[in-house]
Amino acid sequence: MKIATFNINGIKARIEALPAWLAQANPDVVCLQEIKSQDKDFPRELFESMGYAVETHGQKSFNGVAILSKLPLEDVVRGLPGDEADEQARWIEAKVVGKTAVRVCGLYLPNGNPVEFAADGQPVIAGKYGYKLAWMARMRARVADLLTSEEALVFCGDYNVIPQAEDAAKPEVWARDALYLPQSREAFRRLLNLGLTEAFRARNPAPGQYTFWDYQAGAWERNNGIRIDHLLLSPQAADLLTDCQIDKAVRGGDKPSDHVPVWIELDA
DNA sequence: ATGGCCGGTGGAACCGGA
Repeated sequence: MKIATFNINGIKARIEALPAWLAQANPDVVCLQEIKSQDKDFPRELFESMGYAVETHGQKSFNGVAILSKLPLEDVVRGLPGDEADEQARWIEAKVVGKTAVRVCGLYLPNGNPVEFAADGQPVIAGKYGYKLAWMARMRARVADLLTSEEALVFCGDYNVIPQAEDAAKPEVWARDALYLPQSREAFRRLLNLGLTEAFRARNPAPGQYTFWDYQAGAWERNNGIRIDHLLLSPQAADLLTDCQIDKAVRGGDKPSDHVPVWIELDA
């Protein structure tokens, strides 16, 4: 079972590039982030005609996540539990019914910038950065809850976290950024420490492999990238992992997103 | 992480992104 994550930066803008990648990569399941569309405006028929079941959790203008699957989807959950007042569409999960059932959770973790700093140099945990860290704590609670089921779980998406220095071409410029602050990376490690496996690093030790290149300042041409799109696996899913790759070439295609797909192959 | 962008909204600038 091939499962991918792809921040498409707007479904309308990617209406040609996304089907082209699907046809070439042929994933069984894809978690999409930043669909930037309401559910009623998502072009579901286009993907249904390619053989995918479509589940969306969108909102107007910003954010929005979706799952496309060639296998049936059951037990769909929309929205990250733990805060009824949170109206941002950043979480969707569903059980993929195949030879082995896999619960797939697609997430678009908050960016968290801008960060305000106190006189002592420490980041102020409030505003957008406070929302990011609170969201990560809520996600940790959800992950811990799902882990009690002992099913194969895949948590994939745009985490907006650069885990380590080797995951950025120029780590020094990110020192005061919400994507790389110690508190952000610690919260990411706390997720892993629940017993999850970060699929890409489990299979690719080399530094300098990225999933995002900014549209500005020739970042792609200079390979000035960061690795922020991740797939985290429960022990039962990690046991099935046979491959994990970044589809880097997609960034050089026509009208690309600023992110590229990352995918895993599970023996499931 | 910028000299240089892009997408959505709404119908011009402006917000949000990473």
